[in-house]
Amino acid sequence: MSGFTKQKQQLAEIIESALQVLIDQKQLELDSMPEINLEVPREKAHGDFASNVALVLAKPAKKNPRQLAELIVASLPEHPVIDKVEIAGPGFINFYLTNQWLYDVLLTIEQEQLAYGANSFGNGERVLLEFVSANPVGPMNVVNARAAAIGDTLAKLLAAAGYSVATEYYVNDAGVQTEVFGRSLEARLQQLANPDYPFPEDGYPGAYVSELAERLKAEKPELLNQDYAERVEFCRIWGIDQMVEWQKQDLADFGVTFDRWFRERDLHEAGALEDIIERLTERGYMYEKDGAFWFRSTVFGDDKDRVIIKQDGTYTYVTADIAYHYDKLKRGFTKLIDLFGPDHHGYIARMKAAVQALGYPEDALEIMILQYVALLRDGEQVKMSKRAGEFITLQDLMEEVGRDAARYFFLMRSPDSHLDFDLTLAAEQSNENPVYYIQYAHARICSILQQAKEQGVTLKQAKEVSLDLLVQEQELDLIKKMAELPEELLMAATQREPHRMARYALDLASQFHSFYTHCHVLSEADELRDARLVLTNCVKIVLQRTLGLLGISAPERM
RNA sequence: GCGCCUGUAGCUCAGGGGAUAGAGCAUCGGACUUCUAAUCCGAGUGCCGCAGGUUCGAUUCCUGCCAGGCGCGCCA
Repeated sequence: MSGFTKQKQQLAEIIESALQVLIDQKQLELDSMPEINLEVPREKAHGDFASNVALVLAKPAKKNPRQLAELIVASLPEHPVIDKVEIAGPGFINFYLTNQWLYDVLLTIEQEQLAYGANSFGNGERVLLEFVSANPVGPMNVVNARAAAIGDTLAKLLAAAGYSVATEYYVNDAGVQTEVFGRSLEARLQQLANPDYPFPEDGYPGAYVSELAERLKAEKPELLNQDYAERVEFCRIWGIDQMVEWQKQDLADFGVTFDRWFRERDLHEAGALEDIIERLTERGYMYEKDGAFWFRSTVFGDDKDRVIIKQDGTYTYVTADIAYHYDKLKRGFTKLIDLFGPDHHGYIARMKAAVQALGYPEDALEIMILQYVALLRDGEQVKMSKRAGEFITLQDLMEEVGRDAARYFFLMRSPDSHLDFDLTLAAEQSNENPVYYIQYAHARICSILQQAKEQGVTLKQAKEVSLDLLVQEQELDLIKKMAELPEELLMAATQREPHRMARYALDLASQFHSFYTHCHVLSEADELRDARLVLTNCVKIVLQRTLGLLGISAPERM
């Protein structure tokens, strides 16, 4: 524990002991010790930390808040970290601390290096994060890309928060759409020799299908001698495999890899669908109606029951998905997190119902819904038409704006928010682009450290330098910002809000740029220079740490 | 009709039971003989969608309404 968390806890304990004194002296009557909140005031003039304890206790203690605050302050024990205490506003107790706790933050950062900010909150709980899971019949779109960026960062955040995280991509390679895909590819293959060969009405029109057809023709020319059903089936299997490899490559280029690509096909082959039907039947959640078999999901709050076996005897996609989630749970994961696109929110209730029907707690499954992405270019929304095969893919996006910018833009908004992705701004390598603003801070630091080296100045350890020379406003603000990381990281992980990290990186860079302008490093007297070098190096570590969580590179030169 | 998300500065969006609501962009004005000016410093803007409720205190929580987006298949 470090930084803010530690300080808050320490102050909370101090306040608590003051309350205990008052209770012992019978100046205060309380049924129970309240939870004591410390917050960092918006206004610097309100101290380093403030507590509303007197406001909260005013009513149960039957005293007016300012009087109560007076009593508490009078009973506060002496403590070396406290510089002074004031009562302000309606009854806030404002604490002003000595700078030592900030200097301690630098020691912590230096010691923990790139692990700085991590904690063991998750207690090693096994979490399975499933995201992207785009159908393997087309290129990945921008919502898939957003899911990739958010899922990847969330996985890193959860790992940093002490969870044992695995990531998975579910490949829908067994559904009707793969059939359509197989027929589309077969048609394109035929068209290479016979342009009049009919293309399926519901087929996938994209140029990538034709490209696959050409490769297929080169690799397996004898395919055309087989009968139609065999050709289509081969096209389906071979084509889907190619598509999956393509998606894998695109995601890898985007910096996103998965621990496992889970094939729906494997579930069918293993009889997993029959298994869950049996299990649901045993547990009394299945019934027959209108020639179909239904899952009684309404028992667990779903709008309506769901068909599991259709009239024609085949399964629905829900059946496979239930089997997949059951598989995850059987593998020992106690928390499943799914990232879905905005068109799947109706899905939450039925899947949570399924998890419960299978005998697991409701909160074993958590589904996050990402909102839509609108692409803007030169202030105009980019029109996309899936039917006409006109859309911007993840690949296009990386080519246009670069991987770092793309990741940052996807991560900078709350997952709940619709995202306006400004391609023009993202592609711009200028001061308007927040990605470069952050990276530039890192490059500047590297430059300072490099020049120090060239001048024969070695970077000392924090304990070897006079940190108490760091007293400028910009220096202290900078350290405070770094002290915030552990708490921000925990919030981002537990609230599933990776955009907090994007914001944090921007704030930290901003504090550094301000420090850079106001406080020179290398031109100062040796002692101050050494202290500032330590500070600068700590900022480098924290920036790298944050950018690492975001999956964005930290260039040494720009 | 039902469900999910959103509504905060001119634009894009953060924030969040408390003290004077923030950032970036855009606009205007300053700062480079000194570690990278992709930077910094300064200036202005807000019925926090509307109406009730809970509270010592609501922009934040609750309810209703309005507006925008999306979804409600024996499709995946």
